[in-house]
Amino acid sequence: MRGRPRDPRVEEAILRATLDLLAESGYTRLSIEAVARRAAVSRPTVYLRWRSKAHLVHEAVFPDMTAEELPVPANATFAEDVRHLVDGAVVYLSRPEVLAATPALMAEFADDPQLHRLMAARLDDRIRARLREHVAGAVARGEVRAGLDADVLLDAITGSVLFMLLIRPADAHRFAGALTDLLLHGLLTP
Amino acid sequence: MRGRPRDPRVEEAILRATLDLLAESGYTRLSIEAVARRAAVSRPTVYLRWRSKAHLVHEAVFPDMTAEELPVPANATFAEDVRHLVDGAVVYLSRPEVLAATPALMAEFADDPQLHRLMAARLDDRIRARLREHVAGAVARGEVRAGLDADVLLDAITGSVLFMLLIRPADAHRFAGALTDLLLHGLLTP
Amino acid sequence: MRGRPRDPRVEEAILRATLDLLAESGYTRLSIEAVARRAAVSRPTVYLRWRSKAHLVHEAVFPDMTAEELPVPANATFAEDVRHLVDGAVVYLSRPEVLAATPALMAEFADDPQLHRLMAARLDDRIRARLREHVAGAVARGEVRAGLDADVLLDAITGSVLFMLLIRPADAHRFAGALTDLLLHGLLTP
Amino acid sequence: MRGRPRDPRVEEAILRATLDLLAESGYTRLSIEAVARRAAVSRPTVYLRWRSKAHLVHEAVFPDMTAEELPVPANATFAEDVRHLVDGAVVYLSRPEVLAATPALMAEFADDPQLHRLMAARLDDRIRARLREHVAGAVARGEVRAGLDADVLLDAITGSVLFMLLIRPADAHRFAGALTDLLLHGLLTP
DNA sequence: TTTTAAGCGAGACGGTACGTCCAGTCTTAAG
DNA sequence: CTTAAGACTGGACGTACCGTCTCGCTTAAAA
Repeated sequence: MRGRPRDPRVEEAILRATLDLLAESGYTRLSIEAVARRAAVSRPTVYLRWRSKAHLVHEAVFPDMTAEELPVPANATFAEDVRHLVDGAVVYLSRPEVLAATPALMAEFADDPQLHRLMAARLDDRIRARLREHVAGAVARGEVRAGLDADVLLDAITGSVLFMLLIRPADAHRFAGALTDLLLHGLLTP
Repeated sequence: MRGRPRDPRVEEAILRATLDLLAESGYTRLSIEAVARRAAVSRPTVYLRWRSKAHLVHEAVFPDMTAEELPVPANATFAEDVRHLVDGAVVYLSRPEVLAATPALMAEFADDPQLHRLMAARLDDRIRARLREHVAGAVARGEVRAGLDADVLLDAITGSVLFMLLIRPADAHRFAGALTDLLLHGLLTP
Repeated sequence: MRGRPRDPRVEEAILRATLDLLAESGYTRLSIEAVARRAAVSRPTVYLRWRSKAHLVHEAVFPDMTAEELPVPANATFAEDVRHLVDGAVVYLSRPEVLAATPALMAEFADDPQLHRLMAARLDDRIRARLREHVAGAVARGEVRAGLDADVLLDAITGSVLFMLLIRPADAHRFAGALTDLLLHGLLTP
Repeated sequence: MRGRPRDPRVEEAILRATLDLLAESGYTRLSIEAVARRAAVSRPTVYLRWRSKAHLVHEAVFPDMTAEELPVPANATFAEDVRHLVDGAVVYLSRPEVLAATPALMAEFADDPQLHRLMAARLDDRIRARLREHVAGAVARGEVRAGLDADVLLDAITGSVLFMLLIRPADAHRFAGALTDLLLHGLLTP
């Protein structure tokens, strides 16, 4: 490690400012200029760490956590697990910074394949991998229909909740239960 | 109607340019400046018709169609209908302009409640209303579990497909079938 | 002529601010940023008219005058004319804006051939052309040695005065007389 | 003398890089950053030796030579000496680094009085002092008009040549002779 | 020999300015 | 009397350098 080491307080202050501004003003109105100002840091210092607003926001909203992440609680039954997953998705995605950042970052994918890869990989490593194992266990125990694709389940949970929160947030409180039932039992009469 | 009449070709050219640029460069890189340039029109001419980039894109990507829209085909069984809905969502949301515009417009909701209302209403009037009737019929015929919320179903289909297309488009071809099965039968073993 | 016409007060204010800042802070410390601020104008508005700091300063310090320029006064004798030319050069080049701008613009020639051509041409059209005629007349009258090159004379006057003002301005008040004598009679004993 | 001694190759490399970049790109485009890069040296190392770009360039272009400098050749007649001085000025000031640096350094005088003093003193000690003696001798011998100011003569030579080289270098080859004649004999008919 | 002061490279950092792009609003002439 | 084009303010972009700083490592004279 050569050269003057980075001051960790700088990084903290920038990420903190990013989250605050995201929650206050949304993604579009967030500017690197404003983040730097709020963090009492110069603009070039921000660019020293993140190549763009999108990367900065990604880091702030989806930090590269290790194992202490929320993931896949182990309850008595897989049905309970699904219920917890859906509830967790609603809670997490409802946070103003997260709700503001997620669709915006996805909109940037077209312009920034690197961001796409980074975000997909982070989700994959953290969440999908565990859910796959979890589903495999439940299938082995006979709880879950063989052939269930864990990735499809995750997309169904995350995508449905996100879309609902964005397009008709008034229904958020009733949504989790209904979605859970749909995913567990399907819509056809038995 | 006094004064010089609007040239209808101007409107066409602007919307055409918007769709082209969306598909080519994505939402972020699309600017009203660039649209005006491509449409061989001045910037104020665009502002005369649409209040912002978001409204312009909304008009271009989700035009205010009447009844000739794709929605809710009536097949022999409701299961068939669901399958068609999912397939249709994949096809429609895969179009580059649509895929680029949708998350971006959703990201603008925070800054522009009017846009939010407009987009939600358009979806509601066109699609949700019909799906509600359709579900009611299927429930009455005993095909579908009583208590199924048509809005939840729609969010589940649209949200899941959109999320999948954005985050891991490589799986698009296998997704529709798996999602349809999950929605029809649920994930638990019968 | 379509569109909104340029506001002439904008041009005035920018040139005025440029001259003021030149005199106050010199060329290096002058920034387009500061000029815009002082002129109460936005930076892009400055760039709308001049491509660089050098071109702006050139316009401000050496405006494209027509005939009302100082040039080549017609006195009783050519010797008197030379004396006036030297005095005029001292007075003009002593002005802080001019003294600050001239060497700086010349230093930019290496980077900006267009500026070089512009500045040379402006000097040529305004001053050199007239001095050539004037010298020709004096030669015809027998006042001046045949073969005197008017351009060399101009360079000798301007260059000597400028160099002196820059390198040892303390001598400015004694310089004009000494230089005039040297140019008129030469340094050799008769 | 404690501590690690300075590596003399570092100084050399920096000055070499400075001269090269001056000749290639001119003074404005020269940056300490670029010099350091070219000399394979870190930026702080440059600042360890010179306070600014101007001082660095001054050192590179006008090094503090002692007696082996070009000045004031002693020929048979003073007229010959003048001719040599003018020719020497043309040759020296034509070198690209010198021609690029000279006006730029003069432009910095306004911001940096120390640089002004340094440069004036170096010229004074090296050249003016000798020329004064030389002129005194020629006056004593009766070759040169009494009252000739050696400093004015030096300014006339240096300033005229420099101005000509900067503003209309195309005439460089014809200039020396014409200027010499003018300085020796004056412009009036005898 | 072991200090120990300086040289040096690398990089971080707060600044300032750059030149550009775009957003919106205005002013004017054309239709 | 609206449409349409250019001028204009203003904000932000991403980059280049500046000059200073903190490190860690190297070098060689002094202790």
